[in-house]
Amino acid sequence: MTKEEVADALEEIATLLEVKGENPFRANAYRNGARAVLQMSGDLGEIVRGGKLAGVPGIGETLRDKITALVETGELPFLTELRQSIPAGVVQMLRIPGLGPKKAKALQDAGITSLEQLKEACESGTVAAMKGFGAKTATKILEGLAFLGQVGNRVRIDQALSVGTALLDAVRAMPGVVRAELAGSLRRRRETVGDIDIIASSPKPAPIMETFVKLPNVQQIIGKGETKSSIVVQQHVDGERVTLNADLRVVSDKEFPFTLVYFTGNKNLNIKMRQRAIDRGLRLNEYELAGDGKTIKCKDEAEVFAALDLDWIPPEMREDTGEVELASRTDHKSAGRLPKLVEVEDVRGVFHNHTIASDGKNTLEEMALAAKKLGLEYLGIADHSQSLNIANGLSPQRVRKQQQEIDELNSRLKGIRLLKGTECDILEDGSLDFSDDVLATFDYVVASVHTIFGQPVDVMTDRIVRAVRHPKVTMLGHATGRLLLRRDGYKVNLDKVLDAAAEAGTMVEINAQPLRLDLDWVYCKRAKTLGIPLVINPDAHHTSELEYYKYGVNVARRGWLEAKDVFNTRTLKQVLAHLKK
DNA sequence: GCCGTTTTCGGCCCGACTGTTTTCAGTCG
Repeated sequence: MTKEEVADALEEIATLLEVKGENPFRANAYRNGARAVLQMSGDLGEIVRGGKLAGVPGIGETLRDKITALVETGELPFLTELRQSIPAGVVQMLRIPGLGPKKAKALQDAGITSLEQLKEACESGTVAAMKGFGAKTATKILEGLAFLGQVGNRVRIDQALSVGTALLDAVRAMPGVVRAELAGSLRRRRETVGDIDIIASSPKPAPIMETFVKLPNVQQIIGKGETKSSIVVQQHVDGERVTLNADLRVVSDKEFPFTLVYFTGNKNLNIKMRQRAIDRGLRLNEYELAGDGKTIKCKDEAEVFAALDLDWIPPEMREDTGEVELASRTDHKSAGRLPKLVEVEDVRGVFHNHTIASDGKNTLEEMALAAKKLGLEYLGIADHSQSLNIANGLSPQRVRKQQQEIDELNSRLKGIRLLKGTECDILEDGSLDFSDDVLATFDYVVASVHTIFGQPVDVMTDRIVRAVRHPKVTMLGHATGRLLLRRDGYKVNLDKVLDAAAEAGTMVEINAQPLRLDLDWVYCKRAKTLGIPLVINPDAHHTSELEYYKYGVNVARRGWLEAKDVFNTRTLKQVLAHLKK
């Protein structure tokens, strides 16, 4: 079983325990365990066999045994029994806003065990008559059932950022608003987000609440209080309809830095921050840092962190995966140990892009000019290779022709240099789609899997490892082939792939297409520790997609990467020198 | 279920909002 599958199983146990009404801390322990597994570095099978699970924080004896069973046998009787005791319909109910484990259990106890039965029971008045429920709850459940599949689903970062930024601009333009920022997973730039969080400061919150719930794209008002309002907002982004929840909290300007800190970090980080406050005889909440009758004034986030003897942690890192320990000035008596994260401006060029020669929409020259306009020094062209007919892959003859065109353009264009690459298919057995002498004509080779996704994990892993070890391969393209919210990637043991890449000196791409964002940030951290250079590639099929590399920078930052860890922050001269080797 | 220089038992972050309630439980973040 892969890390992801083990983590899913532990998550499911947590959910089922909650619905059963078990001790919530017990359920939470499984949830923490799931997180811990996802963030382990190295091959899970090896960790288990080497007895290394024991030292992992959050994993005690029980979880160690359960994880071991999952890894070794692929199943867990404990989970199977839990599943049998709770109908799938009851678990599905948790996706309805406002319906949590307690109410789901009450419904199950009342014999309501499917979404269909729930709808009937709401309409017939059965639910409204139940203890702890009422007419409004029944109505909300019906609304929730109708919205299921729309609201509550996660949304890609590019779409959520578009909607969120529009809302943020609207809030900032409201009279009386002093400061306003995005918070939550959107500010942390997670690959997908569940809702939009906005924090604003103002001496008079009430009129802002009023205006917020009446903004043009508001489809539904979920709640409106004195300082917090919640809406469902719908907006078209690039022709696609995007629906998601948005929360606005308004506090005084004095409170703003504390609120922003609180609503940006993930849950575990907040717990850790509060614990730090407690250790210093203080109390931290979303409004203040206080204790002993005094309050500590902070004008921005950095001062809040400083008051807890911490360096300011960039939002993308606030996932509680060791950043607090690095930021601590007390534990290590030295500041400035956090990585200096790579920035969009550091990127000087990109390597994986397509033209009309294969399945792109623009010509070489159009792509080159667009790249120049973005301020890039070099643009690598990597059209598909010969066997990928569906994407009009290039034959060796067409490759030669394209390379001549590139030479011609390079002699003519100023301020941008085109590089000759290929996105060469990794064939079924791990061999490459071009012969070595054709491969030798390129400046670099991106190797990617595009076919036969259904191979067993060991076969796929061996296939990719073989390609990664090929001396002509410069970098591995989209590592798992995932499409966010649409399709899981193919099954592959990425830890083994990364080990092979480190050994062979092959780079690994961070595919910056917002639909892919693959390599996942968790594996970026591991790649960095293995010393593997990462490459942020937009995989652009259109001039407008070149700028996607900014989403790749987000992933890199979440993966703690600095400019020196990212190959395409190097100058053209450095890149050419490296590729010649 | 995890964890420990106050602890091997008894805690585990905490506040806003809603709806169902006469003072609070559940949900959410």
